[in-house]
Amino acid sequence: MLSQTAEYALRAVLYVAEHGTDRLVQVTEMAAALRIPRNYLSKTVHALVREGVLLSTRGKSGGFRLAVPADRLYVVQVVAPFGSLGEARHCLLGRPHCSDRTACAAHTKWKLVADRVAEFFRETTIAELLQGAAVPA
Amino acid sequence: MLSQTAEYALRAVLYVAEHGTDRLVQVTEMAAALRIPRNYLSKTVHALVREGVLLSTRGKSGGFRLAVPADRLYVVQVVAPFGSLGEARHCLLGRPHCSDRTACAAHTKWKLVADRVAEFFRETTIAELLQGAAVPA
DNA sequence: TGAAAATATCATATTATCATGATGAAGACA
DNA sequence: TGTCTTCATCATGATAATATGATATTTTCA
Repeated sequence: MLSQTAEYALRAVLYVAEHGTDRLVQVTEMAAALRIPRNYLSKTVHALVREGVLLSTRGKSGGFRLAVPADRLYVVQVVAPFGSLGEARHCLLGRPHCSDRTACAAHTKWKLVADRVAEFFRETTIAELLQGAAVPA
Repeated sequence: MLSQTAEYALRAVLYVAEHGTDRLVQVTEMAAALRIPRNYLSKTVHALVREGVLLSTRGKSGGFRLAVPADRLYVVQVVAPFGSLGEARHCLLGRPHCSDRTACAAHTKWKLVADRVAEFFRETTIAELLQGAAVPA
């Protein structure tokens, strides 16, 4: 459903949201805790900085924190930069244009499902996910 | 959502279901009509033969037809061989084991959505999709 | 001012997916 | 029997996603 990179991004943001309330979180720490390749994660979280999801501080005692309060940060903001979700590729059969008027074979039935998925990404916050975290990843 | 190959498979099966009621459908014809690379589609539909979704006949005047009536052929049967859907990768955060008991952060909210998706693939037939086909792809 | 710690970035390797081209094998029919 | 048509398969290439390793840059602090 999510690309590997998008999944990393989401897990990293959840980690920062959980552990970065009163300090900065370092890439090395995250990479170890989440079992994600360090430099790859570094690139990924940096992309989130550019997207305005995280803030980074360089130098000694640097690290990352959320740029937006967790209860106003939506999953789509974290995940969208790393693959088309919530947005494009709405059509199951891959047609460039597929709407109610120009519908593909699957359109009517698929739309109901796709809308649910899009809704999840659009309306679920990082804070909400954290609440469901019995055993954080 | 679907891999390119899985999407090809679904479009091909829809094509066979629509045009193959009283004749055999050839790969060359499908490839041209659906704008899919010929040899690649050939491999893909052959995989569907192995899966028991299509039947193939070789030699002159050969081709493909459905192995199962369209109203008993479910989307998951067509799509599953080409990527994990309906089945695995249920967990949004990619955990190998993620159930109600060992839940990841996203589990509770995501489950509601993922179940809908799985349900679509599991319970929608090729025949149902054909009915919705205003302008067949 | 210099060393250490941390992010930022570049170059490259690895892997999986998608695609192409050539050839083999089976069946129909003159 | 021979040839043509069609599916089946093999070998290879192209591209994108994922990952690694080395280096540059920024900041802190002794």
